[in-house]
Amino acid sequence: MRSYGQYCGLARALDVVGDRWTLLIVRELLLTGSARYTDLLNGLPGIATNLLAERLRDLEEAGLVVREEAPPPVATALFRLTPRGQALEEVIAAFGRWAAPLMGEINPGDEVRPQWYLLPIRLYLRDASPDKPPMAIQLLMDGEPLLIETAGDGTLRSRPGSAESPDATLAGAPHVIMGLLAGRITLAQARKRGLHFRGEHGALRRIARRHSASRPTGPGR
Amino acid sequence: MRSYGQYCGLARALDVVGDRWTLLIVRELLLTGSARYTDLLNGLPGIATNLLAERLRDLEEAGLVVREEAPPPVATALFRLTPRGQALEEVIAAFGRWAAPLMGEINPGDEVRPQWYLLPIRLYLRDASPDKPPMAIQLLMDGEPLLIETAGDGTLRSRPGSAESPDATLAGAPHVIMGLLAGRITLAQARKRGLHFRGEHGALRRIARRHSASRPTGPGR
DNA sequence: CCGCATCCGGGGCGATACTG
DNA sequence: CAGTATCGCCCCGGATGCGG
Repeated sequence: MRSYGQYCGLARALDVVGDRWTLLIVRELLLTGSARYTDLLNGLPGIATNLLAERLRDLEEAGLVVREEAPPPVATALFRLTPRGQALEEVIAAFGRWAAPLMGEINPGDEVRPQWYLLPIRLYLRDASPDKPPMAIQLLMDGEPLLIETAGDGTLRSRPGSAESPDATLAGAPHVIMGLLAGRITLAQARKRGLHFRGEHGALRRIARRHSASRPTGPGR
Repeated sequence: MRSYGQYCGLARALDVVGDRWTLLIVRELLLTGSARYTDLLNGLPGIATNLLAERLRDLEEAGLVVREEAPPPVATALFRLTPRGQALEEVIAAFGRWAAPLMGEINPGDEVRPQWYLLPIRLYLRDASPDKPPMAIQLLMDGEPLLIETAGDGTLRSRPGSAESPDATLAGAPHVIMGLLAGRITLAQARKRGLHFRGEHGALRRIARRHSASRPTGPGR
């Protein structure tokens, strides 16, 4: 990208990550930890293949991404964020908070990937009872299963994957599952909107908003 | 800008403010409160006039900026951020923190505007002695004078302008003044690098870093 | 199949000139 | 002062090809 040529933090940051698609690529790498080229293509619907390759080169050159050759059984290249790249999580989190009022409805034609919810889960939700034993909630939207796990310190970890015996399992539309987790709708309302719930209700009650601003933390889920 | 077409907070945010120059325009409006078209042009060296006009239209349409007609003595249009636009300060602050390691040296050809320092001052510095009486520090870089004032709650306010009798006056190169305020260099070192200081040393000592991470808060300034 | 490179059309961007 | 108009260029998007 052409430099702004300004001695200003914002301008310098945008010189590095201001190109189209760049921050979305960082988002994908934040979600998945490490990803193959094809995984990235799948997580970035709409990107042209040459642009992805070019951005990955730029990110590598800027020291935000490293390319690793996976061992023989896989024998493919993996892309991973450096600590410097991971530090962009705060920027992306700030964008996400700002965008919250924009996330009302899914526009027709909008793409959705379940993995995109991994970031909001660990950034904006927390474990309300960190002293209780660890637990896991299995999410089944379309496509790959996601897993939420308590970290023990009040935060949540989220990753693609499955647990053998999760404390609770939620299956349904992404919008409904997230509405339930964020406390915007009750379990009963979610079930009316097609959610399948199995497991402990207590597991669900442990999920709270991090900066509970609007809704009072009381019963009602 | 072309939409990413993804139901994802980051993507939706970038749909609105991901265009080139857009966030820098928001930066200018955050700094100045309200600005004329020409002020923006001056604060955004390198932007094309048609792009500035187009971005201002887009920002107005997105509800981030309002255009006001100034009363007759001025009789010119003023641009101002809406609350929704001001909320982008957190995003810009996150970018600024991430960019801190990139701000080592001023590249040849880089433009500098004193007003760009207003944001780092109020975002990353604080009043270490909020119980003491209010004070003001006058900054004189090139161009327009800047003013730092204590807000009484431990935060600092910063704006373009002059005080009649500031508690301290700092005149010199932007880089030197900011290094001194952030505690990266001592007053003696700053003086060697051309800084002119007048006033109370105590005023200077009241300025501290907000999230003092690396340097222990001790004497040494 | 994976990880690109190449080619091409269209539009966003940059620079300058011009105008009410 | 506050933009609009114009023009060239390069970035981007989409499709296809191609070596490992």
